[in-house]
Amino acid sequence: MQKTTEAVPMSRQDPAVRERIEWAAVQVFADSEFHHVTLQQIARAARCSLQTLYRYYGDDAQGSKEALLSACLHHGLEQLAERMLDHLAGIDTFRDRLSKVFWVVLDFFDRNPQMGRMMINSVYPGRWGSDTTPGQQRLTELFLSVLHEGQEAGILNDQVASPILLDFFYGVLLRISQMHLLRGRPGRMADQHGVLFDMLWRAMTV
Amino acid sequence: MQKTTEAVPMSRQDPAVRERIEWAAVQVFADSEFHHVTLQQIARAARCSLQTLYRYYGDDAQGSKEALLSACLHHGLEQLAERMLDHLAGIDTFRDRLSKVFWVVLDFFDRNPQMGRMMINSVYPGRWGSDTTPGQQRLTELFLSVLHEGQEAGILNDQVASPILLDFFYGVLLRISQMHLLRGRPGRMADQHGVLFDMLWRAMTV
Amino acid sequence: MQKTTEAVPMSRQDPAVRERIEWAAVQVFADSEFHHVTLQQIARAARCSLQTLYRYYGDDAQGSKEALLSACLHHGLEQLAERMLDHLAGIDTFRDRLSKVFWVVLDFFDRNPQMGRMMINSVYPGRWGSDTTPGQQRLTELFLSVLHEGQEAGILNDQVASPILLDFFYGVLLRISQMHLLRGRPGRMADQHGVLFDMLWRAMTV
Amino acid sequence: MQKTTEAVPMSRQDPAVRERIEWAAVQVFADSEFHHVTLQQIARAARCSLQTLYRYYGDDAQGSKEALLSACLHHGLEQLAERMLDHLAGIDTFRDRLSKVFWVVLDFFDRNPQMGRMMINSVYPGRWGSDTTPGQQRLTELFLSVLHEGQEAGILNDQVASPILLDFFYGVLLRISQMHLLRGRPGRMADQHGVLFDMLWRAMTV
DNA sequence: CATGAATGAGCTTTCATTCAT
DNA sequence: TATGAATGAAAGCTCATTCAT
Repeated sequence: MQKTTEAVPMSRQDPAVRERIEWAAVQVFADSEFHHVTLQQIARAARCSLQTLYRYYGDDAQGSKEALLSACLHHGLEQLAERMLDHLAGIDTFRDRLSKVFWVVLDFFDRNPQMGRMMINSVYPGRWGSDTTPGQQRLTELFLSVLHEGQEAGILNDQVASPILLDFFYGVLLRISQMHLLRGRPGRMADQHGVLFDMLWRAMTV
Repeated sequence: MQKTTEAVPMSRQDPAVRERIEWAAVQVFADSEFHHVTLQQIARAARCSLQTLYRYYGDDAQGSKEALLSACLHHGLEQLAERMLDHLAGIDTFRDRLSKVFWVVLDFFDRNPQMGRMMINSVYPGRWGSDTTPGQQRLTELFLSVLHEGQEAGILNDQVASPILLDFFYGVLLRISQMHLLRGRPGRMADQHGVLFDMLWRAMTV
Repeated sequence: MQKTTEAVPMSRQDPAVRERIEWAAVQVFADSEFHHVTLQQIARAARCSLQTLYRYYGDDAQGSKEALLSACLHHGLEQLAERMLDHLAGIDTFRDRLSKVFWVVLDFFDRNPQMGRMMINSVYPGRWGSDTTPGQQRLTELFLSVLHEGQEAGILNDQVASPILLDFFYGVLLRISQMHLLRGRPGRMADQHGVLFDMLWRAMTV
Repeated sequence: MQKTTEAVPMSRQDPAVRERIEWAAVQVFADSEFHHVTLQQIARAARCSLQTLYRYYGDDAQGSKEALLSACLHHGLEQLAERMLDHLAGIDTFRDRLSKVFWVVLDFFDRNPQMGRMMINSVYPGRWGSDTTPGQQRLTELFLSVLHEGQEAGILNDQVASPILLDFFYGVLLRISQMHLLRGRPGRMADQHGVLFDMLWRAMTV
């Protein structure tokens, strides 16, 4: 009889179910544009009921479809961020650090093409600015500080602000990844890593 | 017994009305994400009825909301393409041609920030690949041939295919434009044109 | 500049056009149900513009579609009433008068099957009660008085009120006509007049 | 890529809701003509949402408004057919059988004036021919066979085909019922049953 | 938890009707 | 008058979201 108005307690959530739902959602969001996806499709793909989706993603500020997309995105990006920090450990030179960043991202999309397709098909570029996780924030701040240090050290071009350098770096990285997926080419992007990063390095250094 | 569906005669279109609708639509699509926009909002902004929207954009393969967005996009990009061809006339060196292209795009978004915001907020990156006008096709082919010639002439880096060079160029250009709008900085991007293009040129040349 | 709010002056109406429109409307209303008919269909069938329909039938209490149907109906029924009065002239016995009425109606629908089909397809029975012309009123009053006199004279059954007698008469007459059209039988109803009226006469007399 | 349309499962139907909707619809269709009725009116009267109407009556060949009207009609007529068969049980003479039929119909409209008004206001006579349920078919066949037997037995007039006899019978019955409702007389029609049926019997017998 | 019915919002279409030319 | 564009109303449908069981 008594209403339980409390938010969904974490205890009622099964991480395995969450995993399964998000995996299914990524597949669906990767195949059609966000607003052509129905929650039914996702529920079917995740072999669960609509209600389960609402239970896991429903009590947010946003509707659960957007909440679900955000969750998929954050989850993927957290993985990327984690992997990135892991791979950066022990690398000290500017060039090697940036080169590594470049490689880790290309490699990530090579391994998770569905995640890439989802970003292309279902995430507006405008979202990239606002909707971020702590992990990404930290990563971005880390990058910025590296770039800034590089400028201070007289290695990187300091005629532009460090965020512009970051745009340069990300712009190329993401465009390359995106077009690779859109064109449906076979091969791995990471294989082109050397030559592409050389170009980028020429651009960013003095 | 009788036909009920007949082709819509072309004559039913008043260019001024079309103009007004698309202008209004750009404002609305620039302010909210595509799937948060209602046709009512656009109709109100264009001071016309819903039915008028359907008259102008309704008999397409896609629903009229998508058709309307496409129309806005195409219209804007056609303007850009036209302006581009206009500005390229009489410029012969590779460097100057690419520099001009870079400048024209930055200048375009400086002049039409709403068009840029619309692209950021309401166009999925995946659309950029498929949904193109003849004008854009032509422009892209032109770029590609210029890049290819540059490679043949031994001026541009030929370690990567010309489409990759194009991705490099576009990636930086669009990311810069997009982030400028997202960050809401005052100033014109075109003012940074020189230093940015220098970086890009270093990357793309041998 | 000055508005002419006056009702459409008769002078601007061409009886030939009216005739053509109503003839066309009867064909269309006979073929589909009222609410499946569009004014476009009628305009096309009458080879005139929509506006002409509104000019001729638009300034009524009802919308012009209903007004047009009413006009067709009234026009047809006025013809019937006229023909009826014409044929009744000079007939004096009750039996012959009623027999003649019966015959004139059967003959009317034999000659104007489209009018009959229109009534079946596009006129709700409820309309028959309310929406009447002076001609019909007069005709009905005439019938009622004949029936009443027949009762007074001891010839017609006076165990029921005269309107009931009229219902009896009309009920059979209209049902027979209607089913003949619905069944799409060839032949003329009027050919069965004798035997049918004999039955009716047996019912209505003492 | 994915199916978006799936068959509506039968289970989605609550008979009580169906009942409530149809009861409300009869009231509304009885009060205004079919094409002046909006589904909103019916939804309000049935205290449900528009979408519920579409859920229950929407996946038909016809639009849901017509489907709803048909359902109301069929439902009512099935009741009538059932009651008729019930009342006919154990009656053997032709006269009594026909008399009973006459009475059951008059009594039905006395008890369900709204059903009668709905038929008058919202059903085109042309529909009576085509749009029938198995129950009505059976009833009509039963009547026809009774009439035919009567003719064979030398009791009923065999100068006309049995369907014509049926038209005679129905024509009077329905016209009487209809005009009673239109005139809004108080009293019950069934009270006039005796004298009316006597008239009819005189007409139909040899 | 899962199922499925109910609801509200919004897209899309058709048509009667009106207005400007 | 005729033409065609504009509008409002309502049908018809899909889907996110909620509620009861």
